[in-house]
Amino acid sequence: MAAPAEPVRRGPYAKTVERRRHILDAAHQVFAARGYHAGSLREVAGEAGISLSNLTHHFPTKEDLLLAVLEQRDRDGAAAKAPAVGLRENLLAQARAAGLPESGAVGFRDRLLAQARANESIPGLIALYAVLSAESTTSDHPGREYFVGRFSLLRSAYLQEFEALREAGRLRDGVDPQIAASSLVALWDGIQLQWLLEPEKVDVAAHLAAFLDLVILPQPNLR
Amino acid sequence: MAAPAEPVRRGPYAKTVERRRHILDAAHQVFAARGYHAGSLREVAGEAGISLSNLTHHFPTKEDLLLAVLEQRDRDGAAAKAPAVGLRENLLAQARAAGLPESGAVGFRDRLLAQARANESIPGLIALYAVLSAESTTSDHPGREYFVGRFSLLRSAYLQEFEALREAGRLRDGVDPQIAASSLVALWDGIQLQWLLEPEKVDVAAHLAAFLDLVILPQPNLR
DNA sequence: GTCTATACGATGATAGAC
DNA sequence: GTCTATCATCGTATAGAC
Repeated sequence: MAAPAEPVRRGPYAKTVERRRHILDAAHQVFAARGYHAGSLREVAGEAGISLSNLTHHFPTKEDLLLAVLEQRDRDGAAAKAPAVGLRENLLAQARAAGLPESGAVGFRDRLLAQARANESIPGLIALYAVLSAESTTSDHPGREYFVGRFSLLRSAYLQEFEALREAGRLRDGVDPQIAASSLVALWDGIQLQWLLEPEKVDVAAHLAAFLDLVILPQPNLR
Repeated sequence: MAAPAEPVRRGPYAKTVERRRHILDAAHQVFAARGYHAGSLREVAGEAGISLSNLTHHFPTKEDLLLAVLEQRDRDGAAAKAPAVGLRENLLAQARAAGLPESGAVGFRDRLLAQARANESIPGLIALYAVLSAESTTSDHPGREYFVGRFSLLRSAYLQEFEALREAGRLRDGVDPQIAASSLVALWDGIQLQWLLEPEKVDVAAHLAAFLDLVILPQPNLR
């Protein structure tokens, strides 16, 4: 999954990129508030102050627009400092920006739980990701490639963390870092879904903490 | 969540229930193949060999039809013997039908993993549940109550199992049965999602087994 | 009760003029 | 690039036959 970063801009069409960014902001707002299916292109166009056809000129299909929103979010999240604007991809970026080593036992648990709690303030966006990731599994969905890459990125990021913990002797015996990494991603997604349905009854951070306490040893494992 | 079992049939309209069942089968097939949004009512009507108006006569809205499909599935699953036709609700029903105690350490792990492997044969249906459960989190979705009840049922079923394990001294110290139960549901949902995206790279049963091995002790914990 | 025919408003998408 | 106009399809509603 080699990321081509940014589509080529053939000339100094600064106005176009600005317009696109403006549209993406409007679309992000509409999708987060109403969801993907409930939010219409006409509403996005109205929010952006342009016509529907002008919108579809920049983004031919609704799904193209959606994917552009998601990718824009990833770029913003990677560059941002506050955890609230990111979801999970920027955990590593945050560590890097803070001058910490990219992986390692120090702070992994704290950073993860902080991100989990920050997510509680953006239930609309969490729900959007939940719906989209599930929808993307259906045949030939255009968002499929995005979510395959997203899950792959998350798994490898957590894999780094768990391997660093193992080298520090802080991984419980018998725990496979690979399984632990994908399980952490899965647990997070799943418990967020339950939280979305019953926010007052489910504590996402508590579940993640319990899982990490099962996998990570408080003291180095001397053998 | 008191279940009123079956809507009242005022008279001996056997033809109506038969027709409804026929429609539900067609709708189930269409939704599982195309998803909820992509599958249209006209396609369901065509599949069932009836007119669109006749379809909407029996099920006024698309969401009514969907909920009826889900409930029909639950009834079938509870009455069926093969695990392949059920998802997870029928774990207890299976144990009951097999003459086993409803909860207890014996066979819980095996039954769970068998169900996980059986689910691999029905990816379309797993994807449907994944999409619907995520969609139901959006505001005032008619499927919301169903999935709230479904998650509640699953959690309490697993809670019974983990509490029985704890009484048998086979639960790891520090493990909260409540957290373990909701975590198991969450892990299952989440890892199934990753499996739907990359079936060849993700082993659902292996992840569930690894989690249970973390929580459940192979030998009674003598203290 | 059961079924059909027809039509309405909204949606995503397209074609062509300026 | 931006617009107006138009299209097929969607879920839904209504009127009425047997």
